[in-house]
Amino acid sequence: MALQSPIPVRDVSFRTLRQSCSNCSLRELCLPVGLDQDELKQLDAIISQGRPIKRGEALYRAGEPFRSLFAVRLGFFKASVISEDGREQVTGFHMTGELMGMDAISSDHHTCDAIALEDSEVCELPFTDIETLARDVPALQHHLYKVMSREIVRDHGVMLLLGNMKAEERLAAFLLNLSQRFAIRGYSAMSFHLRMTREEIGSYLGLKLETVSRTLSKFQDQGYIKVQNRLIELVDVDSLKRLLNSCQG
Amino acid sequence: MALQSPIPVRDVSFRTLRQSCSNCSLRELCLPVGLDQDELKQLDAIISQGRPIKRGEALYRAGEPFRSLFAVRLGFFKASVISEDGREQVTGFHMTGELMGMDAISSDHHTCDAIALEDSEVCELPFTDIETLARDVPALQHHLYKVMSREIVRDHGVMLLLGNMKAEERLAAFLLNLSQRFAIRGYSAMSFHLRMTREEIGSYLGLKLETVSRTLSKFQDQGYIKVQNRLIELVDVDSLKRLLNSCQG
DNA sequence: CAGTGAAGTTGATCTACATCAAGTCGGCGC
DNA sequence: GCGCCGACTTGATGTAGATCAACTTCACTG
Repeated sequence: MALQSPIPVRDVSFRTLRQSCSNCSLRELCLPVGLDQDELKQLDAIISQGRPIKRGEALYRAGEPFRSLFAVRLGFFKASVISEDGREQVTGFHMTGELMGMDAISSDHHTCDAIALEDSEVCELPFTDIETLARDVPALQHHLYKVMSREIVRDHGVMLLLGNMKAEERLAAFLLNLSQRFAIRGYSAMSFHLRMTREEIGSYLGLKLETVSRTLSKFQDQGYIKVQNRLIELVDVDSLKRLLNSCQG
Repeated sequence: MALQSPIPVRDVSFRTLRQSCSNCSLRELCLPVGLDQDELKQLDAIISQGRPIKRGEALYRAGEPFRSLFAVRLGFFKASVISEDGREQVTGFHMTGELMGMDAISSDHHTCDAIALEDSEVCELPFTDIETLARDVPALQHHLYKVMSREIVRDHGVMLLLGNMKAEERLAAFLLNLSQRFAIRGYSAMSFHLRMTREEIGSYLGLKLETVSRTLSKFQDQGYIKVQNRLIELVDVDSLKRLLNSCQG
């Protein structure tokens, strides 16, 4: 089975999503689907409600002791590892409904920085509590394995992108991936605001910021997209998809 | 905290390792550490004993339904995704004591091929059984989360390698990583046999086979290593490490 | 609303690696 | 032992993207 998309769309894992569009109680946030009322209540008791993180602030940093997973309730984050000589590798961008911090379980310490790229809000999920509850709630246990597995699959997609694709393909994959993820969340798939700099895009895609800029301009010249600073409008999605199919299916 | 190594050494997750060096009962293989006698017995009941996979054979292929995780009891595997146009991205090499197939949990289907690069033997861990047992055995549950987390951290390391490092650094990282993993398993850290082709190395590292070959030759010319076909001898480990430190810590 | 600094664009040049090509080497079957 | 095929090496050349540099635009601050 070939990957449908080089950066697989991550399912919205937690109920955060639905809630962020309504006015329901905070209690119902950050909970996995498929639990009954009683189980939800138990989970509610564990999860800390919406903690705000200002734009530019770190939710956590590499090296800090691991205590909790975090579900993005609202906003936008980047996760990145910094090498000793100061170069940054962005390992992912995380939006509403996505879970962060799973890399920290292995060593009980965070291995990357999580930085808010806009004013955001997260639910904190203390891991030992979640783990304990998961023993009594198989659906929760399985959900956690699935979410972690999905992260692994996503990372393999990025490895494919970094190892095999060229600049145009990477950018096309990136834009299409963002588009899908916004669409799932009820935002426009055709027009969206980039929360990150060209440099951060470049870091994620293994390109320099100039190349990102040039390639975006090229896409615009070819009529594939319209770029206005960080506002992106997808004009010809099919052509973008064709860019991918040609080389990478 | 900076990554110590761009490709973090994966802890040997299961007791496979210890056993593969002794003649103890197969029953003791493939089990996580930290369980008491009774728990071990339960696990033994679940795990299928050493299944042989011949060199070149697939343990599983992308698209196949997911039933079990596999622990390498003996041998050497590559895991790779194949894009529609036939290009291969090797996502990892797996040796004795390592767990494979975690990417399949998310979709109930395998997302990559696992091919034996030498005659090998695996333990099969039926996932639903493992999951059920994990509810009663917290240490097992936690161990699974940790192993999956470690895979995520490892993938981030590869992303850093693919996104930031140049050919020499990638190869140095690769050789040092292999060296460490062999050493942990009681084999020589200074001299080992590559199980994979230049092309497979290249696929993993995002390089063409010619570049892999050239770079190995260059390392040999510089007295860092000796290359004899697939036999590698590390002559000057410090220089290899220095190659990494300079650019990537 | 003028001034400042960060973010982004665009051009010219350079280079690491890919590509193309022509070998050699090594293991295996006959 | 001979011939064959896949793996590997090495050289010549091409090119995508990095690098260096100058400039523009934008957002924020006083």
